[in-house]
Amino acid sequence: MAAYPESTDTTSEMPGVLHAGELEIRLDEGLVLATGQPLMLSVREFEVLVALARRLGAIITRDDLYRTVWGGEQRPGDRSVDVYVSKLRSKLEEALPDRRFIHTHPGFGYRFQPQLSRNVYMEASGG
Amino acid sequence: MAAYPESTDTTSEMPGVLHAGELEIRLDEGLVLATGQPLMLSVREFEVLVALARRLGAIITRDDLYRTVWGGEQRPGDRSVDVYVSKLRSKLEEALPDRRFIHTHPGFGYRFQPQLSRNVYMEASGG
DNA sequence: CCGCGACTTTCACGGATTCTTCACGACTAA
DNA sequence: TTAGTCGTGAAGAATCCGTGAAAGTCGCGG
Repeated sequence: MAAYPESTDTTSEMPGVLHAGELEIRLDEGLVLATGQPLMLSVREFEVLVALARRLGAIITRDDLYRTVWGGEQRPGDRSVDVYVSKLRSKLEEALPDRRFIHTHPGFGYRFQPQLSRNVYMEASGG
Repeated sequence: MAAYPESTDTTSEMPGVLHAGELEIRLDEGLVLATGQPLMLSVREFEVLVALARRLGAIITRDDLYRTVWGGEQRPGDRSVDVYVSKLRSKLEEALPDRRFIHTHPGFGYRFQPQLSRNVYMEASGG
């Protein structure tokens, strides 16, 4: 059985809206609200965000992300995913400076999960 | 009743997830959770952890570990396994200070098994 | 047709992270 | 002591990743 609802199983319910922290993602409208404020995202940016947010807490490889958003196989050396993750981060951070949403796992991929930015905490040097 | 399922069934089938104490190892994603909190492991660190956790309770030689993770035969004097076990221990202890997972059997190899740390009871006072 | 603007894709550079190996000291056994 | 094992900090090389900017695509109004 699938561990995550990656396919569109809409038998029980179709959540037209995803929530993650202060983010509200309205799938049908292509609209993202950050604490009520609408974000200006391009189509690709929105699709990347949705692909990430649909699998909250999981690591998603670049290949997987590419297949989901662009379709087809990623050519070696293609950096499209990285570029759009960067754009997305930029806009998310502008809207919610003390949250981090997209985490990089070097060698594996990206993980979407709302977290307080680390500068909120005072961690000692030993930690 | 046991507090945690200490044993991991590695014989019946290929599970997507291994459990060991408070650790959850998601094989497909390359993600490890410690009490739900994601660990940031490098690719090698993750592979070493998986190789150990798949054989919970057993002593695994360095040669065996090297073959499983690096492939091929270990050259004499190679310390890669030790180095990565050390890194892994460091990150596991940071996440779960009260647990010890990787035990050294001098002359034989390493054994992976979640155990309560003993230094919880003897921290400052020598005993 | 032409230029413009928004968006997408590709390129390139530099910084960050990881991997491998070495070196030194602690520890153990004979 | 002497030899072997093990833990781990550190250095250099290799790889991965962030991102500004150039180049390409598309639709629209004049």
